[in-house]
Amino acid sequence: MNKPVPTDQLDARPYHHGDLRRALIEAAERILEREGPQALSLRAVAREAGVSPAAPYHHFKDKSDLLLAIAEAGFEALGEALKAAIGGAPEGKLNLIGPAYVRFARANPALYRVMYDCSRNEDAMPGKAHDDHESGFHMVEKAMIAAGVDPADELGLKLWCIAAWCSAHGVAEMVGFSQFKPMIEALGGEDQFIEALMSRVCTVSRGAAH
Amino acid sequence: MNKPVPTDQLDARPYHHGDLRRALIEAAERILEREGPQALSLRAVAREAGVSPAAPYHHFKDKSDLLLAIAEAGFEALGEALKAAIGGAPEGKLNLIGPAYVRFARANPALYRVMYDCSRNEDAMPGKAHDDHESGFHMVEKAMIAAGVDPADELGLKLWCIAAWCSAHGVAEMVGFSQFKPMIEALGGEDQFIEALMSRVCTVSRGAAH
DNA sequence: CACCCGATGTGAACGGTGTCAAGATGATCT
DNA sequence: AGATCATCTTGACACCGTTCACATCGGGTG
Repeated sequence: MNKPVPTDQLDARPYHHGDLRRALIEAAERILEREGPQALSLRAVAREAGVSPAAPYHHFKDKSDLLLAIAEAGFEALGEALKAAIGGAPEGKLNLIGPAYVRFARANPALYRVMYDCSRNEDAMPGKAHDDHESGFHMVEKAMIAAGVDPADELGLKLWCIAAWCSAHGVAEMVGFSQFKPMIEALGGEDQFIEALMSRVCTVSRGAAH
Repeated sequence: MNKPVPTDQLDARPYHHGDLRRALIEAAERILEREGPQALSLRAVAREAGVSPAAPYHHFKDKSDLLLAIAEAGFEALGEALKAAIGGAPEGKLNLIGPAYVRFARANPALYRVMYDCSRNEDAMPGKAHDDHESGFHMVEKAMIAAGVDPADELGLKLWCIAAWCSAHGVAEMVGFSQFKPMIEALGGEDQFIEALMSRVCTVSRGAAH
């Protein structure tokens, strides 16, 4: 599968291309950051990677297959961002996870778009992405329990987690709307805006489950 | 192609086409329902309306301009759906508005996608769509006040409304994820799932503002 | 009425896109 | 070495958005 770099000298041009697939994903991420999601054509990715337009088809079945790989990498990065946000605390704090989630989405808007377009289109995202999704979900679960939701009520707990996830997604997608710019200024910055919204969303009040 | 055959008989062909623009929007909506958003090409719309690929350019500056018109119609329909949901009650009930919003999005998923893609791309949606957006916002505002948010705290009130809007959007976008299917079955249907989520989201508890 | 003009439609064309089939190329194995 | 196989290229196809030159028709002006 992946060759351990047969070249003794690292020449950045080992063979046909060395490790395309990785190179393609990275090229795609570069384009995504630089020009946004609508500029992400398969041909552009190939161009950016210095390769012919048909080359990607030896590593991805589809364009959507490439997007999926990008999304997987994105979910992995998101998971790490969340882990970093809760720091050492074994049971995550909700008021840390939520804003961290939104901040990740806002810091990588194009990537986040790709991630959720994939979540929509693929019937339950396969592979690593789904696992990372699950692991993030577990973080939220632990935080919910710590926040007072009854862990015995499995259904209720899951509902709280899903609701929190939905809220975070909604905030993440809408914070960037230009109509909110004056309010963001009034609050002194986007981070404050995010905190203000997240504190009003999915507040596990009422002590426990419902 | 098919010549209209300049029949003297009134043939439902008043003129060049009568009222294209309207016809194009309707054709687009038909395609959207029938084949989803990724099938919505300008050429397909023209084809569906029985017109040449260049014809739309006399009524819309762009493809995105067409999409915008569709989105405007969508926001209008959404506003009416919300109005219908709160019935006669002058001060809307939050627990009616939220689920109605989500149900609209779920009933017209492709349209809803177009609506929010436009919201993202256009710098504050112009014209009617924005007004409808605003009017929906006012509904939420009234409901918030009725739910106990202090109307004197303008900033806090607005934040509550935005938070509610974000949550509804998030739920609307994620309810369809296939990973939730088992849970939806367990709850006895999507409507129950939506209610369960909405009841956990943006609950204006704590009596009043914060 | 005749006429022209401007709004609306058509056709062909350009560059870009996703995708595929056929051929070239070079690493690897015996 | 030679055969094999994965990988990359070339060239092609259909479709897309968009533009331009041209056709057509309705309505206002003489």
